This record gives sequence, structure tokens and C-alpha cells, in this order.
Amino acid sequence: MEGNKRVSIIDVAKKAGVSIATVSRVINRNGGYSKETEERVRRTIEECGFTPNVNAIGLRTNRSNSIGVIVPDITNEFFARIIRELDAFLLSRRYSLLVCNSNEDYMLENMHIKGLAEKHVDGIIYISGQNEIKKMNEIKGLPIVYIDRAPKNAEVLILSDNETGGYLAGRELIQKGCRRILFLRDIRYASTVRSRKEGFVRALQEKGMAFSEELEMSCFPEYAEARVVLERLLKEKGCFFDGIFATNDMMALACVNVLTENQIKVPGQVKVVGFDNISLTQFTSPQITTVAQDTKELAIHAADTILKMIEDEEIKQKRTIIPVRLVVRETT
Amino acid sequence: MEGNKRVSIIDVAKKAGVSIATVSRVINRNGGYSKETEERVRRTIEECGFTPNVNAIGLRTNRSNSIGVIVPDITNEFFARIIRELDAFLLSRRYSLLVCNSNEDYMLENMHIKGLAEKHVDGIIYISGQNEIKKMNEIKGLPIVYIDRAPKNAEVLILSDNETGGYLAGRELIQKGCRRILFLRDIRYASTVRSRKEGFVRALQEKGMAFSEELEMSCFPEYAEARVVLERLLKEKGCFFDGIFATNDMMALACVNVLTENQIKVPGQVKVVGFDNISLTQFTSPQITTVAQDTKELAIHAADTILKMIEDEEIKQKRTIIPVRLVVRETT
DNA sequence: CTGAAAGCGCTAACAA
DNA sequence: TTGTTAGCGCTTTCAG
Repeated sequence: MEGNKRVSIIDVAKKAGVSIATVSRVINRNGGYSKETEERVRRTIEECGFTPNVNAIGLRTNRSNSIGVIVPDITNEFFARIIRELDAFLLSRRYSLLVCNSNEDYMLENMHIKGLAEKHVDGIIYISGQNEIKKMNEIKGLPIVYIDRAPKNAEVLILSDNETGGYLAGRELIQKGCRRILFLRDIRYASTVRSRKEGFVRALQEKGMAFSEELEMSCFPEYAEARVVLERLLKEKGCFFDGIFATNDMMALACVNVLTENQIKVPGQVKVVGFDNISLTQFTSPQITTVAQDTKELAIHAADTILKMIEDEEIKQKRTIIPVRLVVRETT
Repeated sequence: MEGNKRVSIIDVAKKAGVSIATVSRVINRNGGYSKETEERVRRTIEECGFTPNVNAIGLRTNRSNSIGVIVPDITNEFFARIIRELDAFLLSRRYSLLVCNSNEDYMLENMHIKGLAEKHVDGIIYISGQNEIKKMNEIKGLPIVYIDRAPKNAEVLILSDNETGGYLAGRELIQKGCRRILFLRDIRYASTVRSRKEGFVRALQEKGMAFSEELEMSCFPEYAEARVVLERLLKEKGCFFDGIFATNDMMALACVNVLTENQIKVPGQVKVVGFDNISLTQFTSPQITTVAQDTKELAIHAADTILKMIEDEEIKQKRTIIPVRLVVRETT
């Protein structure tokens, strides 16, 4: 804690023998200075170890060079990957990330939004969350980009091609010989899940197969819940199906494990496809066939879009769909 | 974008018919105002939807109410859990988190540190990273708390009781009948891993068992790498051991899978213990016995400590050790 | 108990 | 090409 005082633009100006305006100009590359002056100022900045005070800049310009990210659960690998990519991309643009974990909790989310507004973030990237966003006073006029889930009143949206994902999953199962495919979905039935079902049904119809209600099951999208559902189904009705499409990988894994424990061979008797391609799917045996969402692309598009909105560029593409791909492994 | 201008303390003061100083006082609960004045000001603040401008506050007070967190890989559940807890705890103290993913990359890490310094964070929580931190100019005087790994020149440190963790793992294996236990460790041999080994060896010695070099293997701590190492070992020397202690869960899982694929029964012939208690360990079959680190405690201590340092309180406990516990599941 | 006013570090309009 | 200067919104002395 010695010589605590930070060096300011004034110190630099004095030391370089110019005015603070000039220093400011070269920092911001605004032009209007000679080559020599620039050289001298830059050297001085270097020597003093000067770094601009973002609070002062923010106060003046109403900008903070930071972006808020709200995510339901950072512990979920899918979301964590998006954050990692956002972080990498935005660092290169000299932005930083204020990360907020909403825990899917409405109150927490609102507190975080307030906090972000107070912190004067330049924009918010909303990774999933509620199905309807209440536009709070605090964030009126603040650029917001939604990823993944699509709240009703969202304006700018980046999502995976869930419909095609469902289709690919269905087609894979059918091609590998399945005729009665169970559809195990997130009980909350968000727009993403609905799209996956649509694609899945399309694949069925393409082969003249009908989708029947009794083949659809739902549960809270977690390992333990999915286990319970499948165990009960097996006990009550036996193994009357030969394929399962689960709307996420944790549920798919639960199915594989329950099946195996019940001496039902995977993929011999029943084939399974998941969704998300979390790394876990490679570490199980058998490894799980799944639909991969392109988290990197999702993140980069979101970051790019929010930056454009911050610069007041017009966003012509309000809704971007990122392609998915099928990753065939050992459960099909 | 209508009526864009944010309401400031001046607006509130005018509307409440007091001076800005008074408004400031009640906001900060600094005392020196009557009950009535306070009441009136509070109501006005409410009515206007006033939120203080943190940039202005930061400029005045040299505080930002934000804390930087540097983490090697947010995609790793162990780190993600810590961030989640930090976020929850710090939100309640009106701090926000600037999250930086270092990717274990030296250059990236330094860029992030610079960014954090410019952003005027009030402190930095350093979750692991290099083994030696170069104190950069930018962060002199900035409170830093290290979690998990212990760089040489770290002053304040929060870590898990890795020694006991290793001991518990060893004892569990021995109690369940193991006599030749393989020690599979992270090849980088950080201080955490060294402690785990020490505890493990202590458990051995307690039972009069010796630790022999040929029982120690190392690799980059990932699923695929661990697989390769164990597969080769099995091919070259056969299954000459009856237990494995792996220094993280991914390696433990790799062992279980390789063993199973080679018709070696787990836990029948070989028992396995991992480290970290990531959620994956419950989703495999057999479920993996492991040593749980208390991420919540780790996070809360770190947050609490950094807050104290920010308040210039003296930190008497420079080095805090958080207890671990053994979670017995199906591989032992 | 309350108010006036200085000033934190910076940008941008205006002058020169 | 460069300098001067008025604030941005807030906290905090100092006076009253």
C-alpha cells in the first residue's frame, strides 16, 4: 500500500508537456495530433503505467464497457460453455462480463437486473430464464439479446435450430430400425422443447409413422427425475418401445442406466438419443448419441449482436437460428 | 428509448425539497437527518425510481462494488460451483462479479488482470491458475484472495484440506480390503495434489503398508488421458493392483470404465476412489466413491475474506483450510 | 439537522 | 494541431 494514488490523465499531461485534451485524444485515437506528440504521449503513458479510470469515462460517456450475462445455472455445462465463449470474444473487444446466476428464481433474477442497471452495463445477454420478461423500468432502452429460450416479448433472439435437431434425432432412430420411439421431454415445455418435438414428429411422418400420445412422457429435466419416470413406465407397461428420444443428455443418460440395470440392451434392444452434447455423453459406456448445439456460434452471434446494438447499428436479423448437428455414438 | 435521461440525485433533491447532500445522507444511512426528512426523501426516491449511478460513486470513492474472479475453466463443474456460490453471497452484499476465464493461459490471464484493474474492481478472487503470480504493477495494493491452488507468493489463501482428503481416500480403500493401491495423479503435481498424496501415504503407513514408486502413475487430468494410461498399464503389467486412488473424478471415471471394459469387476476386483465429488459421480454405474470438497464453504470464506480486506480489516487468518468429507458410493 | 460547494478523472465543444 | 473549460453524479468537508 505505498504510493497508492493512481496516476491520472493530468499526471501524464504534465509529464508529457501537453494538455489533458491531447492525452485524451491519443488515448482514444481521435486524431488531431502530430506524429511526434502522439509518440511522446504514448511513451509517457507507458512510463507512468497509466490506465484510464473507467468510472470517470463511464460517468462522462454513460458507457461502462461491460456486459451483463444472466444465466439460469452456471453449473450446467451448456451454459458454462456459452459464458466461456462470450468471455473470450468480449475480452478481445475490451468488454468484460458481469455474470449473474439466476437459479431460475424470479426474485433473484430481478435483483440481478437491478444490479446490472445500476452498474450501467452497456447491454444484457439473457441466457434463458423465464418465459416472459417483464420489462422493468430500470432497463428501458438497454440493449438485450436473448439466447436459447424465447420469451414472448423478446426482440432480438439467438437460438439453435431445435426443429432440425428433433428431426435428426428422429431420423437417426428410425434409420437404425426403431419403430416405437418414446419421446421423453422437459415437463416445462419451453419453446425449444416444442420445436424439438415438431422436428421429431416430422421425421416420423416422413416415414409414414404416426406419433401417439402414449409415447410421450415428461418430467423435470434431471437425472433422478428421468430415472423415476422410466422405472415406473417399465414396471407398469414393460419395454414396449425400441427407441427413446430425450430432450436433454441427463435424461438420456438416466434412460441408458435404467435400461441397462433392467437387463435391456442398449443399443441392442432400445436405442437412445439425447440433446446438447455435454461432455458427459462421451464418458459413459455406452457413449451417448446426441444432438450438438453449437455453443460457440451461439455465443459469438450474441456477443456480436449486442455490440452492434450498443453501437446503435440497426439489427436487421432479429432472430438468428444456429445449425445443430447429430453426433452418432454408441447408443444408436 | 423515450425520456432516456436517468433520474439523478439532483432530481430527487429538488422534488423532495432538500439539498443533494441530504439525499446522499439518507441513501447512505449516514445519519444527520430527521425522521421526517428521511421519510420524505425515501418516498421520493421510490417515486422517481432513482438508482444511484455507480460510476459517479466509484469516481468519488474509488470503489466499484465489484469483484473480479479469475478461473481456469468455468466449464469445470468444480469451479462453476464456486462461482455460483460467490455470486449468491456477493449479490446479497450488493457486489457483482466480473468473471474471467483464464483457460490456464498465462497471456489471457494477464490481459484479464489488466482489464480488472482498469475496471477498478475492489478485489480479486483468484481461483487457481499459475503456480506463481507475478505481481503486476496494475494490481499493487489490490486485495487478492486465492482459492484452491497456492501460488508461492500468495498472501491470503483458502484451500480444502487435501491432506485429510487423501488420507480418507486411502483409509477407505484399505478398510475395504485393498492391499496394492494405484495412485493416479495429475501430472502437473500442484500443491493440492502433493497434499493428497501425503495424506494417502499416511493412511498406508498407519496400517504398516508401504508406498512404492511403481504404484504411482500420472497424466494430464482428463478422461481421455487417464484412459490411455490405465489401458497401457493393464496391457503391460496386467491387473496387479486391487485399488485406485485418482486425484480427480474424471480420472476415476476413466479407470472404472477401462476396468469394466476389461472384464475387471468394480468394486469386486478393484476398488476406486476419486476426488471433488462432481455430480457426474452419481450418474455413472457404478456410482463413484469420492472425496467431496465443500465448494460452498470455500466460496463463502473467500468472499467474506475479500470483503474484510476491502474494508481494511486485518486478516489474522492468512490461510484457511476447509474440511472435506468422504462420500462412499458403489466403487468401494 | 441541513445546505453550499469542491472535486473525483475524464470527454467534447469551443477557441485559438 | 493544440489548449481551455464545463460538466457527468456523487460524497464529503465545512459552515451555519
